[in-house]
Amino acid sequence: MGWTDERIATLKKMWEGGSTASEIAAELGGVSRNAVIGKAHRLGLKARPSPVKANDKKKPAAPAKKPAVAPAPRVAEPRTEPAERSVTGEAAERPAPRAAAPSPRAEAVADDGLNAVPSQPVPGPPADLPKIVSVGPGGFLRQGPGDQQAPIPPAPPRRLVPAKPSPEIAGKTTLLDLSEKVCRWPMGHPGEADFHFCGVAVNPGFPYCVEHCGRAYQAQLPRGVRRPPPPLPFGGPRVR
DNA sequence: CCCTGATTCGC
DNA sequence: GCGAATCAGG
Repeated sequence: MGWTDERIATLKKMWEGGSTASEIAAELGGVSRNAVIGKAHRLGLKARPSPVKANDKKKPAAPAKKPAVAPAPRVAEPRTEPAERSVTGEAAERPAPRAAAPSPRAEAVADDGLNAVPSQPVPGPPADLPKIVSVGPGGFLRQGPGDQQAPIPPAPPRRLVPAKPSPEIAGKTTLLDLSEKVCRWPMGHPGEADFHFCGVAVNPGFPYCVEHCGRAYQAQLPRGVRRPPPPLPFGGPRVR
């Protein structure tokens, strides 16, 4: 991967924008963090808050080396006393280039058209539909254990965009409209464009309106079976 | 350990 | 010119 003008421009922008070398390398792709740093220095744009630059001691001697050259075996060296540790009271005057350290990294990702949420999130095969074992209240489909599919969620979008209400549910009670005051009975099937909720005033103390309470709480007793006192709405008088 | 940038040096 | 290796601080 070579350094095209475009990539160099991205490098410059991100580097001056405060992005780290790793982030720049990831954004560019095909290059390592070291490559980015090396290129940045070669371009002349350096001088950024470095965690290693605070040191200014007299230490220009042999820091980085690895291969080839033998490390100079100092065996028969007439060692003089290691008294070079002159403890100077440095750090007295150090402006400490800890200037403002903004983090505009997240903003470095410019608008590139990839932010729009795709309207086709799941590329599931439309051919073979899952076998429906039963239909639950509101029409949601119960499936057998082996019938589950679409296990892998789509890649998360780079940035979340507020979804615009589709015309199908305009004026309807959506999931976001639910509260303790409106009926939560689902209307239609989840996933459908016009899926919404009942939305009328609830039967006080219940999550559904009176009508849907009648559907949700159906008395189904085996005939002749004596029923304990109904717990609703408040459990009834305490018996002892 | 992880991260960071700086530096060196073989290619 | 390039970048892996290495250093060194947080």
